[in-house]
Amino acid sequence: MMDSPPFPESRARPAAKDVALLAGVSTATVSRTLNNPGQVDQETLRRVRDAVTKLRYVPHGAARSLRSQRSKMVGAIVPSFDYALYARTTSALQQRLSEHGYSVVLAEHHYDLGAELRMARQLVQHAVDAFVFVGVDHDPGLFSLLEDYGRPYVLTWGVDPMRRHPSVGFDNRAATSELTRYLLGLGHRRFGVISAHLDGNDRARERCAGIRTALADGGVVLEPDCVQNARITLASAQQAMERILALPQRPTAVLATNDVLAVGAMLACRQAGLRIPEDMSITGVDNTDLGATQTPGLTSVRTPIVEIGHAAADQLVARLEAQSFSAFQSLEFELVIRGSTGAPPDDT
Amino acid sequence: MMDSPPFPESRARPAAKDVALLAGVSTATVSRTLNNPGQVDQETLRRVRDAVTKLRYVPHGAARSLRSQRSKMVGAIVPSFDYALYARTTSALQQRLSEHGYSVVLAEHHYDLGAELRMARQLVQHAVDAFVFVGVDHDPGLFSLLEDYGRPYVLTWGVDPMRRHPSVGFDNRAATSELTRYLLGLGHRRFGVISAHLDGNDRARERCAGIRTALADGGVVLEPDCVQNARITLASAQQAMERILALPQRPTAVLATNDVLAVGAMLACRQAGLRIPEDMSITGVDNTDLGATQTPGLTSVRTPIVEIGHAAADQLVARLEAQSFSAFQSLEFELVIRGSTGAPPDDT
DNA sequence: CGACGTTATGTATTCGTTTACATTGATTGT
DNA sequence: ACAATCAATGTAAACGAATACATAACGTCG
Repeated sequence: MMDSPPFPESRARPAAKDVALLAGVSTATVSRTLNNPGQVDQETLRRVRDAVTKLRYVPHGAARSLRSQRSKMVGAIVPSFDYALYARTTSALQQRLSEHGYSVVLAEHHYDLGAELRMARQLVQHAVDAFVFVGVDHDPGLFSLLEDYGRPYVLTWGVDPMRRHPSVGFDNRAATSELTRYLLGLGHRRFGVISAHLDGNDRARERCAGIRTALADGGVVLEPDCVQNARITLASAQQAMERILALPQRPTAVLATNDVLAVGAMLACRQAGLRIPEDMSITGVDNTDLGATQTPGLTSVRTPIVEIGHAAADQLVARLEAQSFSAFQSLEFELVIRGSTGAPPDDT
Repeated sequence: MMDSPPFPESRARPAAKDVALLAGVSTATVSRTLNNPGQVDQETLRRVRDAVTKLRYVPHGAARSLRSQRSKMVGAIVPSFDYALYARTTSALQQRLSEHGYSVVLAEHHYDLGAELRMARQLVQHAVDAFVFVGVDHDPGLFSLLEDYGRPYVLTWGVDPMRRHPSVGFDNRAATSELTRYLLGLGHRRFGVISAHLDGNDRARERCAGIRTALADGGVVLEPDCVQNARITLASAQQAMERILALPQRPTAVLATNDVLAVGAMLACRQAGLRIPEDMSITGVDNTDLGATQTPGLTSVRTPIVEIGHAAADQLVARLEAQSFSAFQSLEFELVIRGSTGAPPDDT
């Protein structure tokens, strides 16, 4: 009977010492070749690199991050991927980070800030170097965790008004204000609002606030009944709109705090036989394909979806490599007017 | 002058030995408490756990995976997040995996199988335990890499016909065949196809094949000019449709291999003043909100978007925990008929 | 009553890197 | 020609947990 396997050590993963042996150097030189090639002689460099490719050597990430306390991984914790938006921002983030050799670890918290904290804790445990979060409101425990473990982070999709936490976003409030002023300019005086639930969602809160202040400035009062909350799904938004349509004094324009909600509202109007924009004007936010392809096209605000991802990546890379960076970035947005908005009906 | 910092070791991350010290045990017992509580005495268990919470101890993931060769991370390498589909599947995957304590590391390859291999290599380096890929076609080097490093993996969105690689998906070919037979049944005889580029995209190839075989079975020939490729964006699909509309013998029905392409085609029709479905029938695949909310609604095939994510997660967890699993799963799809399809115009 | 399990715990090695420090020649300035 | 400097490399000690093995305490059974 034979004990030794037919192909001895055929499956053994090569380690730095194997490379060192083949190249005739020490493991220290192998490490330097990979991380600080400047300190190594040209000729040695070549020999080591040859050995690396010959053995198909791949450094062991866990060992590396154990010793160097850096994992080259960035955690992205987003509310949800169901709304395509955060998926696209994360995509942009991932692309830019991978250009610098970083990977993205993903987690969703489904608008539960407690869950967010738990996931962050789990990722800290996985030695994630830095974090990206969505929104400016978070569990205080989150910030102390990050501080305790010295992990840089950046908040996205909003700008911290207190400038306490690095953030990359845009002025959600100004975006909806502009939209509201535009509708006021068209002559609307009775408004409805469909908003995402406000708990743990500062973007929704800001967007609502933008509407309220612009209306107040225009001397228009917003009836409490005219403000409906919904989950960010077409069906839920549709129901919210049905509640608004059932009101005795029906609004002539409905502002939704994002495009999904707006399209849900459009569905409800279609079902109720209302014409858009003749009977009802509707606006969204984020300028997604979903809204743009409706008939008529949805008036919305183009938000810096990819730009946020890129800027967040750039900022984190700069911080991790100890370069200078701008901690607070407010990016541009832009009103996009399409067919879903028009003058209010005459008969009212 | 004072050398020692004002708050000595205040920032030091607690390690297992600190917990051990506080609980009056050895680090081995701390480790056992966390990983094999069964071997530890009740009273000791309590003391250690108290110490853990008191110190807010979080085990060091890198150290753990260095020693145990397991990182509790799963790599998901998808073509792109721009098409919301893969985002939703990944979301489902992440949710299910996190229930079992696994995290998801994300990467996109943008339909470049060489890039896919490189990203996989990078993730192997990060000690990722297992992998999820989209589609059944991959660089041969990918499979040898996975084999070399003994990493379990599962292919998704298709089922490997050779049954060589574990896969969870559905029969893409059957899905478009069914759609095609339905259109044939409506009386259509001249067809157009808008497909994603076929390189490195077996889903698109299968979907095209399904159309071709069903047409052949129905005795209908598909003119080469009537098959147009496009990138998976509205604009690109719109252009492809414009090319089809410019043909001398214009088709009466166009099958797109996914909903984004189909909606792009609808846009082109609207712009050309064609009525849907009276002048042109259009179908998609995947049954997304984008298609469902068009006017008229897009006829499509409901594909098992979330189910795939869940099943892939379940399979990997089972394999990582050495439980039994079914390696080849073909999930259900379902024709969803809406207003974008109808009988062909009489005058032709 | 002593050999033998059992159970709970400690000791000490190991995982594969990075890196502070030591060492070796070679080069330069005086 | 000799000390001082420098560039290139080696040596060996971490990093923080998991775990094989050793050990101790405590029945149990023939």
